[in-house]
Amino acid sequence: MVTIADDFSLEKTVDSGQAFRCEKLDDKTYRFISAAHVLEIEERAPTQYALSVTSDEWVSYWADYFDLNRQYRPIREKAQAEGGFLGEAARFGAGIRILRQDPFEMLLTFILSQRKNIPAIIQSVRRMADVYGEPAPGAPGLRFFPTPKALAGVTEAEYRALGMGYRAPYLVDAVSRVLDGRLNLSKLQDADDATLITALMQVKGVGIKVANCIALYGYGRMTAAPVDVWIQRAIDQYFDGKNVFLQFGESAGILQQYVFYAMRRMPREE
DNA sequence: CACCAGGTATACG
DNA sequence: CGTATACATGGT
Repeated sequence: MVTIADDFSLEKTVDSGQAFRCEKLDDKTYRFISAAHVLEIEERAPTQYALSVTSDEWVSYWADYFDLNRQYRPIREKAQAEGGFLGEAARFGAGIRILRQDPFEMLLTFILSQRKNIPAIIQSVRRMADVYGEPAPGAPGLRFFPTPKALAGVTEAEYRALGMGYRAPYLVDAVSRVLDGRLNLSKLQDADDATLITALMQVKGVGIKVANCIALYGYGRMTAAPVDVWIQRAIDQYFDGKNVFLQFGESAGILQQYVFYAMRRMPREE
C-alpha cells in the first residue's frame, strides 16, 4: 500500500492520450505496461493505493513513471487562479500525471500515432507487442513492447503486413538508427531540449510534434508542449491564435496535457 | 459512405 | 523560405 497525496487520477491519466499500454480493469483498478514492467494498482481509499509490485519496484520504477517527485497541485492551482480556458482545463484535468515512459517505446509509438485516432493507435501498439514483444512473466497474454534488438531485421513489408501502413519505412529507419548508434537514446538524457528535439527529428517520420511527444513522455521534458490538431484547435478557439504553452517553462507540458484532455473530454459550447 | 484521425515528407512557388 | 498534397488504415 502506498499513499499518494498530490493530484493523482488513474482514470484521467489512462484516458489522457499519452500512453497506449494502460487499461482500466475495473472501477478502481488499472494496469500499466511500460518497457519490461507491469503494474496493477487499485485505489482503496482516497490517496491510498494497493500495488501488485514490491516496494522496491515501486520506488525504483513506478514512482518516477508517475512523476511523483513533482508537485502538480501548485501548478494546477496557479493555472486555475488565472482563469480562462486554461484555468477551466486545469480544473477539469486535475489528477492527470505526465507519465515518464520508455524513450524507444515512445519513439515508435508516436511514429505510429500520426494520422490515427487513439483507439487505432492502441491497436497498432498492441499488435507490435503481440508479434514482436516478450511475454510478461506472471501476466498471461501480456507482452512487453518490443526492444530494438527484437525488431532488428524486421522489414518494411512485415510492418505493412501488420497494418502499419505508410509508417512502415519510418519504423525501419528508427530501429536502424537506434541499433547502429546514430540515435543514442540514453545519451540524449543529458542533452538540452533543442539538441534532443533536433536529434529525434533526424529519424524519418519524426517531425516537430512527434519529437515533442517523445521529449515530454519519454524524457520527462516538461518544457515540451506538442501541438497536434486538438491543441491547435484550442489555440485557435481560446488563445487568440497564439501558442501560450511555451511561456510556462517547466509547467508547459503539464498544462498542455490538461488542455488536450479538456478539448477531448470537457463538455463545452462549440 | 464520406470524413477524419495526437503529422510528415516532398514538391512546388 | 512558406504552403499544398499524398499518404495506409481504421474509427465514427
